[in-house]
This record gives sequence, structure tokens and C-alpha cells, in this order.
Amino acid sequence: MSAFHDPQQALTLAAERERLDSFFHFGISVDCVVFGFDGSDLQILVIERGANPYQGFQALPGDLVHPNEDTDAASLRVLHDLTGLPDIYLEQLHTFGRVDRHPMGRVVTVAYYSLIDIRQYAPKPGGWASQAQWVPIEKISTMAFDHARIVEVALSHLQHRIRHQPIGFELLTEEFTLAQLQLLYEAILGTQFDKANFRKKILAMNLLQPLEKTQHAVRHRPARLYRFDPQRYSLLMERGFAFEL
Amino acid sequence: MSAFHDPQQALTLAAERERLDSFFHFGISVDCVVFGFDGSDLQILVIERGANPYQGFQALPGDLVHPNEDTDAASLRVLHDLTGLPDIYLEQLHTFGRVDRHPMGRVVTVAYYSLIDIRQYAPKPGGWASQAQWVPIEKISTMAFDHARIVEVALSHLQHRIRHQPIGFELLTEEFTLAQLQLLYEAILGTQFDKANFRKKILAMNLLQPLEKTQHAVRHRPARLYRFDPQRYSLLMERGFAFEL
DNA sequence: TTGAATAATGGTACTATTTACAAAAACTCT
DNA sequence: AGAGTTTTTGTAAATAGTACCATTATTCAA
Repeated sequence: MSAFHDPQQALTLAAERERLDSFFHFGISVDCVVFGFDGSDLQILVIERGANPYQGFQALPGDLVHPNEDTDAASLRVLHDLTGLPDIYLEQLHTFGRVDRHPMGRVVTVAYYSLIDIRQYAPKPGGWASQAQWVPIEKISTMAFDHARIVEVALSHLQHRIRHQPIGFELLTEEFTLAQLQLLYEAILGTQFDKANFRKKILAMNLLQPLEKTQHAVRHRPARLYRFDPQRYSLLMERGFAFEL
Repeated sequence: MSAFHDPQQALTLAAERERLDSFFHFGISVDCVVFGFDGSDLQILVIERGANPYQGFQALPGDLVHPNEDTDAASLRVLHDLTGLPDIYLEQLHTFGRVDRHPMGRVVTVAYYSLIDIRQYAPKPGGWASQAQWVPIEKISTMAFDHARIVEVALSHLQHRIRHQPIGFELLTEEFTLAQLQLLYEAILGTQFDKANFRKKILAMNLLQPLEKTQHAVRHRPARLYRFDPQRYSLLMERGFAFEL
């Protein structure tokens, strides 16, 4: 941290000041990778840039951090300004700091990610974003800056995360069937599970509260509905329980 | 990223320039948490600050990133300048971006961490570091800035990592006994394993090449020596093998 | 030379978890 | 009523994890 005082160099005060100044010409930005699930597909919240550079390109919601703003706070503000999404839980992902990643200057970006239920949030473009919309993860191709790379990193983090923490349950309606839960996991992980065994594994964790209700208006045997029990989860966590798959 | 052009505000060119300028008065630093293992204890590489702020305090090796330097490259340069350690594998950990974390200005720091064999590297203070030395992890108390918090985060990352990837083997001599390996894991994870079962689990992975040699000059039955086989590891990885514990 | 001490190694019995797959149950639609 | 579909239960076999004990190979002291 102390390029501040470098005993090696004897400089005039003005020159020293100038030297030090050059260390403070960075911009910091935040970029948000918001994953959404609609019941069958994994999507991602993307804006269209209405300003240069990369005008017209698809990009992650992101912008410069204000001089006296925590980066964590900036991620929420920027996401709200550009897409209208209210405060959601954003987790820091990784920081991208290559010299050449921004064409207009030295900008280091801190990326955040999240996973939410699409049906509960309607994005509305704001600020300099000319559009804000959900795009299925496979449909994403070129993006502004190094945002495609950021999405890659975010996806692999998400996949790891969802296997180790019950972050998926919030994406379903309050009451859901085990098949819906399984679909969610399969969409995010890109794999298939055996139905009977998935059920057993999940139920054995004792995180779901079975309800005395079932689906109806389906052309087959209706499935029982369950509800995620966050209290039981935190109780189990205290006792050293580890969610897994 | 485009606080660059904000259609909301009609400003003179000079005022606009000044406004934009304020977004570019950040400093970026890197801080390195280098864990070392000496055969029995987990230690951490710490410097003593020879300059203000926090002169005389223990701190992580860290300094400001140069204007045209990738952050990843900066982490290696800074570590080398302050401690004499050559290029080692550093992994990005987390970015700390609270407004008040640095008393002299707005500095966002990107933290990196690593795990190396102490016996192969002799730290030598350089730059503004008045000391550079290994300190056992339990002996660390107050540190400059938010460095104590950074160490906490790094340790929990390391513990998670070592259970999922065979990063521990490089900390031992080329040829090692299973007991030495077990000691390493116990030191880092802070737990105890059953000797016989640890052996079985590790050997079943097929990552170790047993040698036709044993220890000698020990006052008990000498243990067989093994060598980690990186080729076999990458081969198994391709086939979808998952290292675990 | 013998035996005590020490830690490595091999083995075993038991339990728990995972996997693969089959059968029964519950609903709708024709 | 029966076909179609999916849920739910069950089970057998294979695999993995746990606790613990017996045997083995070495050094050191008597």
C-alpha cells in the first residue's frame, strides 16, 4: 500500500505528488450476472448498451462505482438503475483487472452474481440501458467488453454453489413438487438425475415440509406439494449439517 | 460502464470532464496471503510495514497496482518486491472495496492467496517492508488495514480448496510418507483422521506412486515412500474424477 | 541378543450410502 | 373401463465409510 513513501527515490514534493497521482487514476466498476429461472430454463439478465463504447451491444448491467460508495452497495445501485430490479442478494464473484479490458481507460471491474425467480421481477431498462431483458443462457453470444468471460465464470460458480447450498428453493413457487425441484437442478447443472433417487436424497435431508396438498388439473397422478423450511435448515446448519447435491 | 455519457445531465464540457474525472480517482492494490507449511504447522507470510500508514504494524505483502499493469501481474510483482519470493501460483480470493478501508484515500484491494512449502523459500524484506517472516497462523493478532479479515477469508477458502483439489502434495518433499501427508491435512483443516482409513482413502484414488524405498533412521518401523503422480491426476480428471478429502 | 517401544501396514466386521430398476398408485382423457 | 402418464414406494446389489485390532519392521536400551 505504500507506494506512498518510497525511500528509494528522492523527489521534489511536486514530482512525488504527481507520481503518486498516477496511481489514483483507476476507475472501478461493478458488473452483475443475474441468473433467473422460469420453471424450465436458466436465463440471464442482459441489457443493451445505449451509449458508447460498445453501443448497441448486449452487456451485463454494470457501471462505475462512485468515489464514496462501497463496491457492494454499488452493485445493488447499478443493478437497480439499469434494470429496475430491487435489492436482491448479490454475491461477489471475481475481479477482472486486465489493463486492456476497457477501451476508454483503466477500469477494473468487480463482478457479482445472483440467482432469482424470473416471475417475480420484471426488468425495466433505466439510465443509459436501451433494453433490459432475460436471455436463455445458451442464446448468449457476443457481449461488450469481457462480459462473455464473466458469464462463463459466473456459471461455473453457480453450478458449484447450488450443489453445496440450498439456494435453489427460492426459485420455485412457495409450494412445489419434487419434479419441479429436480427440473431446476437439471437446468442449472446440465445433467439428469434418477427421479426416485433424487427424491430420496432430498427428502432424507429433512429440509422440506410435506403438505397435505397435491397438484390438480394434471393428466396423471398428481404430485404432493412441499415447502422449503428455512428454520429447519438453519437449525441443521448449527449442528454441522452439510447440504450436498 | 457509462457514467461516461449520462443523458440526464446537461453539463458544460468542462464540468462533465470534471464529473467524469471524479470516477477515476481510485487506487487499486493487491494483497497476498501466502500460506506455508513446514511439516507440522500452517504459517503465513507477513511483513512489517516500514512506512506510514500503519508503520510498524504487521501486514500482508501488498501495494498499489501500476497504471498499466494487470492486477494478476501486480500480485506477483508486489510479492516479489516486498518479500523476495519468486513467481508462485497465486489464486484470486476476493476483493475488498469498502470506502473506509484505507485511511489515505479510496483504495480497493484485490486479495490473492497461495500455499507453498516454506522450506523452499526464504523471505527477504524488500521495498518499504522492514521485515518479512513466517508467522504461525494462531499467532497472528492485529494487522494493518482490514488484513486480519482478509486472512480469515483466505483460510476458509484454503480449507475448502484443499479438500477438493490435490494442492497439498506440493508442500511435501518429492518423496513422502502417508503420515506426513496426513499431518499436512490435519494442520490445515484443524481436524484428526484415523490413520488406517486415511491411508485407504488416499491410496484408493490412485494418485500416488508407491516407491521401493522406505524411511530410515527412525526409531520404529519405517514407512514406505510415495510420490504424487500429476500425470495420473490429469488423466483421471479428464475422465471426470473428483478429488475429495 | 533379546525385548520394549513405536509407528506402519493389513485386515475385518459393521454400517451407511448410492445406484439401478421394478412395481404399485393416482390421476385424466377417450 | 381402460390407456396413458407420472408419482411414489420398495428392494437388491454394489460401493463407500467407520471403528478397531493384529501383525510387522524398525530402533534403542538392557
